[in-house]
Amino acid sequence: MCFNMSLVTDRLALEGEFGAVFEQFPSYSGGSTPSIEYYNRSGFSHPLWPVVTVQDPGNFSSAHWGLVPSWVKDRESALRLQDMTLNARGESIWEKPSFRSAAAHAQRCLIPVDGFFEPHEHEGKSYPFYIHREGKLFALAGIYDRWVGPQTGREYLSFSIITADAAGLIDTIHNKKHRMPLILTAQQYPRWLDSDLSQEQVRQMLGDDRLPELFAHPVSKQLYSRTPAALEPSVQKQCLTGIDAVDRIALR
DNA sequence: CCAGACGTTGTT
DNA sequence: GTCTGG
DNA sequence: CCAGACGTTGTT
DNA sequence: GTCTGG
Repeated sequence: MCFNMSLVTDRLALEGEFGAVFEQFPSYSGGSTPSIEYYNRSGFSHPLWPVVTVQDPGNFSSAHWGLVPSWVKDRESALRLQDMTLNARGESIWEKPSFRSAAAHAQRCLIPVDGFFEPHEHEGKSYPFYIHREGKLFALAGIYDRWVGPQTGREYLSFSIITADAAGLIDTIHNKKHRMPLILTAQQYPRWLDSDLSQEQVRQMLGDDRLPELFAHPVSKQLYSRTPAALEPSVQKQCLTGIDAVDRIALR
């Protein structure tokens, strides 16, 4: 599960990490202060995100979070479906109508993040955690598709986060659904972007429960609100809940 | 045969 | 576009 | 886990 | 009885 992500990095750091340049992404290219501040972005607002695709690995493409498959007929259906395609279960992307075209055509992408959020349940209440690598960039694995708006005729690029069974620290945190986004480190970027990657090889990556070094701490439940405060840097900051069972997880 | 789904896992 | 449910 | 289906087909 | 959908 992954409905909230973070990306607070300037253009140069992104270009260095992913070996791609910005020419397509409006808020990055041409601006004098080419950075964005996505301390917390909810998938349900379908934000534009810079991604690196198999088909154009040398550039950052701008894509909306929430995959809209090419066969969707109208804007209303697209919006409805988009709330349900923030994640794609990695195990079933080859069968699901919404994802199989993307899966069949190796439309995979890297989604740069500084971190993401997962809920921890304790005595019936949900405590959001921020999961990160101490400011080090990394990527989540995604698939994407293109949709052409019937009214506008314009192409709409959009993606889903690939999920797998949770492992390690994330399994401890996400104790209800036990799912996590597929996390990629720099060494794995070329592999995910290899257009010849077989279904078997993708399944292997999904089943690999080794995680890179991760850090996590509980954050304010403000994260769940739909106020401007939920977008502020403070949502990422350490915020001890005072509940031992929850705080203890952060000590890793 | 046609209509409808097509998806994943949140919270206040 | 393609499958499922009725 | 429990509720509900359990079936087929050309219609305006 | 057993499968599917929620």
